[in-house]
Amino acid sequence: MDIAKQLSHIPLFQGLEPQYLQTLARMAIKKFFKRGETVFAEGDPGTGFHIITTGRVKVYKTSPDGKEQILHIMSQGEPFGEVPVFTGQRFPAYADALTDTSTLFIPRDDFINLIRTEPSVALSMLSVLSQRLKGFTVLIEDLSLREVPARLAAYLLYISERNQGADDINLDISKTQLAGILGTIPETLSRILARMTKEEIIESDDKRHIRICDRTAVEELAAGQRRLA
Amino acid sequence: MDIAKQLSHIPLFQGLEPQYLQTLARMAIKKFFKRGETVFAEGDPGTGFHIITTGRVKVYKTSPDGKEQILHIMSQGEPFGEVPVFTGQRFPAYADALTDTSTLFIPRDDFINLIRTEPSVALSMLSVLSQRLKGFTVLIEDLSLREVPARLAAYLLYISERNQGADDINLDISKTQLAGILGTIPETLSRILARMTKEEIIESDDKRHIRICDRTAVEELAAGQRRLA
DNA sequence: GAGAAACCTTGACGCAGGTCAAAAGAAAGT
DNA sequence: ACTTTCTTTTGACCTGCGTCAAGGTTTCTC
Repeated sequence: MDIAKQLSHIPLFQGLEPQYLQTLARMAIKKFFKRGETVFAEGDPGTGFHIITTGRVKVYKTSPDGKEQILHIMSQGEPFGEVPVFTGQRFPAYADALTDTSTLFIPRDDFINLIRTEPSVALSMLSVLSQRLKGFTVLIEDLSLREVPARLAAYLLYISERNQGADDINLDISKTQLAGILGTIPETLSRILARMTKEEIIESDDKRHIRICDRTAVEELAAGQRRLA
Repeated sequence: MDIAKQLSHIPLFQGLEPQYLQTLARMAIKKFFKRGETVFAEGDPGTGFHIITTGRVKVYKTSPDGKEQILHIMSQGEPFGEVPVFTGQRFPAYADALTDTSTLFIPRDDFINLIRTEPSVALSMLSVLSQRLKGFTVLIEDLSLREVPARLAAYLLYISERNQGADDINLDISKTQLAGILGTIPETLSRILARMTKEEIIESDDKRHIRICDRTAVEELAAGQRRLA
């Protein structure tokens, strides 16, 4: 398939002139990672960044004893691993393929040259990094200032909103991974889901399906105005 | 004082041609904030960003019940509040002046125009935001995966390194603020300092002075290889 | 399709660290 | 200088959530 065509659908390169898409397409290198494979490890030198064409990737940190905190789960069209491109340092986190994943790898030096000639790419990238900073401030707030039930409630509302406010939520990740996103462990998540079910705030019959029964209660939980019994 | 001259000392604008420094100087607006005054609040619209000329500013999040998590403490020469410039959204956090503070305020639209014509500014800003993302990954790791003694030990080593590895550390913030940076509360910080003193890892006679007595122990604490009794 | 591996749930238990209270010392404002 | 406000410390207490263990279920893998 035509790489330039693929690139034209990436939000990061929206509105880029066709000639520059061709330039990008020439510098891009197709890569493939099997489910579970490492894309990069913390401390690796960063010689460029990836854009996902198919599949999903988790970006995460680990503690010495194996607990992990997920920073992002990246899907089709999203770039990741850009930080070392601009700091000139090493990757600050790990990235593993969650499913079989294809990426386009954009080498650092080529990309920086593109930015020098095409400021719209720079502005797009500044927007991407700023969005990500904003996302991190929310995660930091969650970890530092809110309890797990509030984080879970906020996450449910976020997913619901992404689906036009539907009450039925289909997780596209395992509950173990959801625990990793929320900064907790599967046991704790399981217990909190059980408590929310008992209080008839949600239903969670199926494996990866959760239904919001009492949206007001979920909103109050997320806002910290309500606590589970 | 000449604004262009001030700007030329800011890392963000290193290497910028004098003509563009003049352009920046013309767009910059001098602002002043008294100690304790709010620079911006979470949710305010972001029409530009600040660069500190004198003083110090804390950027932080709060919980409904008043606990706060400090994201950054910014000093002379550092820019802050850039995120809404590139996302077009609102400020994701609060910023208060810790001391009487002067800033140069750079309006959003002017700055974006500058970036369009001067890619080196874009690259500098990308570098700043990437550094900040990296800093946030460390904070997230700390909050999620490490305990307070480890975070404190890492902070002490960080300050020591910034002072050419000196064992004597002079905090330029209060211990209450240090607790806010570490994601804990003053009582907990006080107790941990007392335990570290009892184990002769540090001395903390004076108010804002801490001396590292056993650097190896501090390093092991920071690495999670050692625990306080 | 059988065995292995990963996922999910529930129970008992422990502890890091937060809450509340109180008191002494330092700093800021008038 | 005097008052008010903020900072720091210490003690008693409590709780959210992580650890360990163990069982059942689903999902890969060959």
